[in-house]
Amino acid sequence: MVVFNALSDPELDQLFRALADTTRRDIVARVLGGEGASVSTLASRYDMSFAAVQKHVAVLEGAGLVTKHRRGRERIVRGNPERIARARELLVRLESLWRARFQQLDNVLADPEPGD
Amino acid sequence: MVVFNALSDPELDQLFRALADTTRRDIVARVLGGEGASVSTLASRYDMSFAAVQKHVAVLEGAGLVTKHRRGRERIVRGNPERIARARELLVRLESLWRARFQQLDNVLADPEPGD
DNA sequence: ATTAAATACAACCATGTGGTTGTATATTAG
DNA sequence: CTAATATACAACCACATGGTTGTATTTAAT
Repeated sequence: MVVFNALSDPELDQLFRALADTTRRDIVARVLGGEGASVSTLASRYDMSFAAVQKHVAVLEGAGLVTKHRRGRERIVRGNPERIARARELLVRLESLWRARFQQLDNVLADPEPGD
Repeated sequence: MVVFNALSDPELDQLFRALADTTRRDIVARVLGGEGASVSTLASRYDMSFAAVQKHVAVLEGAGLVTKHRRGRERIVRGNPERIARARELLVRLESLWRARFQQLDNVLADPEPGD
């Protein structure tokens, strides 16, 4: 029995993989929180080469988490919150599986478990 | 009492990386949805070796998404929904960054953007 | 027209990842 | 006891990832 169609979606692999890096999560937070930023502006804030940051942005772009827009010789990176919402939706569904399971056992998490 | 402490960056890296694989997300869904499953029971459902599934479970365990409990010669894998909740929390926060940003600029999305 | 800035892209390297097979250990069954 | 089962773990392989440097291209500034 297939529990979730969405679990086999390779886009989800890409999405979670893109989020599995501190630098990339930080980039996402920056471009969502601000007015967007050029790649070089982003690169100046991290202790790595421009090309490395460029690659991180490319990974985020491939996962659909950010978009790039030309502005003169710069590329402005902006967040795409819809993808974040999609990842959140999946986790909410996973959580609701748990809630359905443990609704009757609300002391499970509070119980200190004797080690085996 | 469950403490709602934030996960460190390396822990978050591990968490998202663990979720960035279809087989592992499926394992999480199975052990959250049911009463837990032995590693060999899980392995029988995937088209890969026992050792491969064993490794996937180890990755999930390292990320704190599942726990293993001995039962005779079996190891029962159970979900740890707390970690899923923490990942969701992060995504909710990322989303709320976006909402705060575009609340005052609700015409931004309406702007026709020349594609590059 | 030159030069500088921002980016793109390729080559390369070290390490990690996802899979395999093989072997060893622990536990249950007979 | 022996045999079968479930797991653990190591070695190995192909490929991806995250970083580097170097070079080319596009755009802006002078």
